Amino acid sequence: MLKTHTCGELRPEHHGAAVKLAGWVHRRRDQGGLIFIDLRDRWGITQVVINQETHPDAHKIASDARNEYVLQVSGNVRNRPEGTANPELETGDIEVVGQEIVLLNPSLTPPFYINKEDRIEEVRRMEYRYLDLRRPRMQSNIVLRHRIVKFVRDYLDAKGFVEIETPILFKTTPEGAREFLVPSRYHVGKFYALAQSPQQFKQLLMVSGYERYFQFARCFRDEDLRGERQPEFTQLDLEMSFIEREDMLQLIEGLVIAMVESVTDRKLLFKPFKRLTFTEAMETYGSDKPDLRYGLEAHDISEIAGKSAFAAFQSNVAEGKPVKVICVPGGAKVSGTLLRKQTGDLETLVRSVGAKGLGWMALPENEAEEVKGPIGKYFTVDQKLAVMEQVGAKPGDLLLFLSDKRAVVYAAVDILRRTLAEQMNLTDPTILAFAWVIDFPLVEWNEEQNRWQPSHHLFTAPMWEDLPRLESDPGSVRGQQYDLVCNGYEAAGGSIRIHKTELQERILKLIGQNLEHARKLFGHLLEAFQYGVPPHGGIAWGLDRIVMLCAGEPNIREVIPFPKTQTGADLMVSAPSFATPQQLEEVHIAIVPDEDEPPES
RNA sequence: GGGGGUGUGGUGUAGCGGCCUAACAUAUUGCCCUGUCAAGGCAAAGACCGCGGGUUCGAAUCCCGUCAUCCCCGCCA
Repeated sequence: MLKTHTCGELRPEHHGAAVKLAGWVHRRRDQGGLIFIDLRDRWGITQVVINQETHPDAHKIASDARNEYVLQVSGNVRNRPEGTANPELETGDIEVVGQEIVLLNPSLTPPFYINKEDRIEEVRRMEYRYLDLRRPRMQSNIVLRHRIVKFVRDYLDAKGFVEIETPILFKTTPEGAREFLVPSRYHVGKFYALAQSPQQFKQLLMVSGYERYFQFARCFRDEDLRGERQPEFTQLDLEMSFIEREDMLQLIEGLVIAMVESVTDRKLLFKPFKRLTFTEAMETYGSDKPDLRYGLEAHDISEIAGKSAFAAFQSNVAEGKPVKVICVPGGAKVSGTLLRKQTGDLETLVRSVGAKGLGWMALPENEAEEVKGPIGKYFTVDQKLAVMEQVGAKPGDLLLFLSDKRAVVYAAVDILRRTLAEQMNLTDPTILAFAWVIDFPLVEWNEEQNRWQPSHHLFTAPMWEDLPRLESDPGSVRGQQYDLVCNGYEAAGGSIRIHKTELQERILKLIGQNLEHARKLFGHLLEAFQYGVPPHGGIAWGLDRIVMLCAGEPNIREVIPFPKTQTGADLMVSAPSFATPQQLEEVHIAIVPDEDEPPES
């Protein structure tokens, strides 16, 4: 080994020890006859001091060294002289007296700072990802990811789970995301699809009797990207036999709590996790993945508003459209001008999601003053008091009124909550607000295609007590689906599966899948299910999102070593790239250039 | 497919019609310096302002297009 210790472990008790350290020059402070080098490795930073008089050879190398040079330092540990300790550094009480220094490798001047937490242009970071990953922040993210994966593996192993790999080269699946196609060399004109998820395989493993399976599965979806979505991402995929919904919720909840508490310093807001039905989530937060770190709930005041003198509310309520209010605590404690600007901005915001307007009332701090805002005059004093009581508003609060089609109100509530929370600084990244959302509708109506479609996937079991309504009133049937949400993100989702062929065929019929067609696409699954399927269910975590939340990062690229840009490019290796004519010929592919702009070769 | 933001020495920013022959910090190079820790001091070098076109007497600055990237909507069972 070129090192006897890491750069993060030496302490006063090592005083006098002869050590060898190796790492990168984090920073160098050259005082002429005395040079200080902060030597960095994955574990930390240790100060090396080199004296020209006592060690001229070492001093020469230290003098020529620059940031990111790779050095090996031999010397003795000593307590720093009185008054020169650095409390910022874990190793700040000691230093290593550099006696011999070996230049293991020099470095070009890096394109950006490794030793500073400056915000760097994303493009530059991606081009030099290997340097970006050298930054302490990224290293701690990647190590955290490792710890999470390790914890999950150990935890599930202890619970009797078996880690099993499934193919990545799969076949096109019905429904679902757009897939990446891989041409087959042997089978002319045929393609594999990269697996969107191991869904079918994990259910087949239940048929195979493994009972408890998990895997960290790479999944591929050729859809447009977001900060929380990459074309390839990792799921913690898990499936279990002989369970009911509650068993899965308990298992995952226990795992997540233990994991967060043992590998992160994040605080769990709910323990046990909060549970919301899909309807509650939508009605109160306008979202099926609400951020529960803050309130700003929507309250349904349709009953009061319907009796107000405001014509729009009257007619909306008569048509069954809700009137909802969000109370912004202290929101009225600003000047009239500012209030009008703020509410104007919020109105623009809700218009962007289809709302026709935003009503508001600013409740005066002083009882004697009038309520400000455009709709106050349509409410009687008693009606105002009733609204205040229902939403729990206090003097000085701002009330925001929304009324529209349900879907529009939901979208508006969601965007208002997110925006207000951001403005009011209510999104503390050190808090994790995990909650279960359950009782999703099994199917939803697709306007365009004029048919029912599964809201999760077509193997999701209906709630058994809702089964009688499957054909007569499909929209009212709840699925045995569960989503784990956290801080406004969907962190995991899964369901209890259908294990009876008859039921599966009823579902297929409901969503308008021709049985013959369905058999072609996943006949293997239907057939397998005739050989003794245990009742089973599973869940899949968005591992990248969970790590992101645990690391307090704003997007998943920060916890993925080599991520892609929004257009799916890898700027470091320049992927994707053109294939050679020979490669294309082998897989029987001809490129048809775009009419307007033929690609460069 | 649509909407929005950004693009200026290596890096991070300023400049937003003429004071720009482009400023500041830091990094880089050289010299000085034995207790620094974002070390300090002195000096030097470094950008035709993403790319293409236009408007103008004059464009980093305004307009159009284009490319890259980020955020959002659609999309993502």
